[in-house]
Amino acid sequence: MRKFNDSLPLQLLKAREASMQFFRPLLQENSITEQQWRVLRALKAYGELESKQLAEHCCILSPSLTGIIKRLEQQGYIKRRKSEEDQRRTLISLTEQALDLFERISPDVDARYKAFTDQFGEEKLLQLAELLHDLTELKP
Amino acid sequence: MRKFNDSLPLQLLKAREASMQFFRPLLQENSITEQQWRVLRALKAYGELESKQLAEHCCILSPSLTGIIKRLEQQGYIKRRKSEEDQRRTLISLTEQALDLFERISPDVDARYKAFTDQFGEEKLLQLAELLHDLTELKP
DNA sequence: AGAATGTTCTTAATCTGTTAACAATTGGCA
DNA sequence: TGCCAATTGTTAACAGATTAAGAACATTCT
Repeated sequence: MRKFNDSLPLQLLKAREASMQFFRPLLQENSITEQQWRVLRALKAYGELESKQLAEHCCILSPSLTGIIKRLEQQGYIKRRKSEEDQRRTLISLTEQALDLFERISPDVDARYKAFTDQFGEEKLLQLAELLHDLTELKP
Repeated sequence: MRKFNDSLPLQLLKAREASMQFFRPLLQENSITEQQWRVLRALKAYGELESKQLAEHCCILSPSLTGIIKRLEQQGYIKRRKSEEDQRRTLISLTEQALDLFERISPDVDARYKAFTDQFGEEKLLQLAELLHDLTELKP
């Protein structure tokens, strides 16, 4: 018999932990944290972004992002510049080094994603994505 | 048209964030953090627990738990004692003050959970729980 | 008994989460 | 024009996540 003792937020946390186990070794091999990886992926997908937009895409709060950006810049993965029109805005984009990183590890990422999908089932993954999407739309 | 730009871990993170929005105000009103709340709920559900078991139930790593336990003890919500049989083990349980807290806020918790369920749909919630459970069982 | 090994919990170091407050800049409006 | 409000990004202070290393106790095995 199944038990439903955990609250939904805790279930989501555990599920996230389980799915991350497939990718964590790869990140460790390249000395990248989960949050840094999220930032790099967002910049790869959307190109140059403002700090605020980046924070929203990555689900990271601004004060956290400030530090993450600083460290990624020190590691040479991203570059910053001030917006011309609005001096408050900082525009962030990937460096060549970051693009090289993607080139190098993409096959491994894909392989791990496939391993995950094969085990979980493509159909169930679609169902899950649908439900998570609906859940994310909710507002109290 | 729907887009599936986000990775599954990020989708899970966003979904968790959305579900927590229903309960966060209540926790803030009582000056309790999410992690503290997870610990208190686990102790309420399972009674006295060792630190390690507690960490597993709450999905919190031991070093984090050390600090959380310390602060909860200072706030008077939990108490610690050494195991008789095995001096390495620390047994943790709720205080009267914690039980009072549950008494006081349970109605509000239930109301918020109902608000959430009504909005999301009971059937979908069951489906989601099933999928999350299966996902949590996966091992790389 | 005594050494090797394993388990439980803690400490240390670094990174991130969370809230509040702040500096700099921009836009609206008297 | 000048003042007020809103926006962007940052710093500060504390809580928690993550990894590695350590201390204390328990178990095993000879």
